[in-house]
Amino acid sequence: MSSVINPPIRAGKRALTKAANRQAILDAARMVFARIGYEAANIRDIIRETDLASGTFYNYFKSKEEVFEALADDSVKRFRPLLAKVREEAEDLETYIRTAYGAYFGFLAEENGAAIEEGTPHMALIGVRVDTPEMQTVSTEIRTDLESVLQKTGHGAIDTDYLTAAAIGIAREMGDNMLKRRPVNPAAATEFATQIIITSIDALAKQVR
Amino acid sequence: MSSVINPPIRAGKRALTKAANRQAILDAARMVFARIGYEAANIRDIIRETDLASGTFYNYFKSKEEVFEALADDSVKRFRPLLAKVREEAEDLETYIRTAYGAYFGFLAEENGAAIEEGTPHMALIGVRVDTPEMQTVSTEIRTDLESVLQKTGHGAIDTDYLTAAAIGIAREMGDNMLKRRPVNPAAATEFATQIIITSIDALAKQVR
DNA sequence: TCAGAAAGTTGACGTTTCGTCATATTTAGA
DNA sequence: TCTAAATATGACGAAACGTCAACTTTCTGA
Repeated sequence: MSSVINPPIRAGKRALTKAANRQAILDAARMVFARIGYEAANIRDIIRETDLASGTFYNYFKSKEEVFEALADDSVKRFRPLLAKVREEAEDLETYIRTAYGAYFGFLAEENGAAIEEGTPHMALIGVRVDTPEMQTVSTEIRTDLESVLQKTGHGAIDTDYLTAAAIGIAREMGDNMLKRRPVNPAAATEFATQIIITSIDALAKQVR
Repeated sequence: MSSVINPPIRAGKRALTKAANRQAILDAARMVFARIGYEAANIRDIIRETDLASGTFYNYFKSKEEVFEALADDSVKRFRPLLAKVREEAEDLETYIRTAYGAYFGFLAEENGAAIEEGTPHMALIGVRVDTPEMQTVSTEIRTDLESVLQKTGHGAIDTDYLTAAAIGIAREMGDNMLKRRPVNPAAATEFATQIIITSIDALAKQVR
C-alpha cells in the first residue's frame, strides 16, 4: 500500500484520545448533573460514567466547578459563530435585533431539544447563570454590535451598557420561560423580545441627552 | 420586687439565642463567601467565624448550599414588603412600573452599599442568580400585579408571562451593571428600565392578538 | 523497524471535609 | 430547687478529595 495516501487523517492518536476523554467527561458530567443535580454530584460520580480512572479526571479539570464552566463555555462557543453571522448580515437596527434574538432563542430551543423530549430533570445547563470569561466576551461583542448599529442610525445618545444589559436580561429570562412552554416556540419569543427593544429605543434616545 | 412588671420582654432566652445563632451563621457565611468565594468556602470556615461548634451548624442548616439560599431568601424577604407597598400605592401602569423598578434598584444599591464602600471581592449576593421558592413567589407576585394593571388599562392581550420575564430580566441584568458603576445611581437605572417597558407595551399589545 | 523518551493513565493512599452522635450544658417549667 | 426538654459540643467514623509512583501507550528519530 502506498504510504503517501492518508495525509488527511493526521491528527495523532494522542490528541484524539485526549479530546475524546475530555468530551467523555463533559458528557458524563452533563448526564450526572441532570440526573442528580450539580450540588449532589461529586467527581467520582462523574468519572464512574466514563471508563476512565479517578486520577484521570484531574488531568482535564481541577474541580467539579471547572467542568461546569466548561459545559457552559462550550454552549457559548457554539453560539458565538451564529452571532458573528448575524453581525455580518444585519443591515439595520431592527434586523440585527430580530436575527440576534432569533439566533439565541433558536439555539436555546435546539440545545435543550433532546432534553425536552423525555422530561429532563434538574438542569437546563444553558440558560443557567454563570459568568465565565467566555460569556463576558459575548456580552462585550453584543455591546459593540449595538453601539455600532446605534451609531449608524443616529441613536448615539443611548446608554449602551444599560441597553446591552437589558437586551441580555430579556434574552436570559425569556429564554428560561420559553423552554418551560409546550410547544417551545422560538419565533414567538423572538418577536416579543424584538418588539420590546425596537419600540423603546426612540424613547431611550430622547431620555439620555 | 414585683414580678408583674416585665411582660414586654417576653421572648424567651431559648428563642433569642436560637435567632442569634442563626444570624451569626448567616453573617459569617456572608463574610466568608465574600472573602474567599462560595466554591472555596467550606462549612468549617463559616462556623470558625462564629463562637459556635461545628456540630451546631447542622442544627440550623444542612449544607453550605442551604446557607446560601437562606442568604438569598433573606434579601428577598426584605424586598417583598417594598413591593407590597408599591402595589398598594400604584394607580396606573407607568407609576407601578416606575416605583417597582425604583424600589428594586434602590434596594439593591442600599443592600450592596456597605460592601461597595471598601471594594468587596467576589460576591454581591443579591443579584446573584438562584431560584429559591421565595424568589418564585416574588416572580409570581409581579406577574399578578402586571396582569391586573394591564387589565385595567386595556392591554389584556399581552403575553403576561413573557412581559414579566422581560421585566425581571431587565432588572437583574441592569442591576448587576448599575452596581459596577461609580457613583451608583438607582434613579437613572429606574428611568431607563421604566422607559423600556412603558414604551413597548403598546406595540406588544398590538402584536399578540 | 525498534528502542528510548514523552505523554498519559491508573488506582491505592494519605489528607481534608463531612455529618453524626453520645455527652455535657443550658433553659423552661413545675 | 429540681426535672425534663432543648440545644451545644467536639471527637470520631465515613466519604470525598487530590496526589503520585508505577505502569501503559504513543511518538520520535535513527
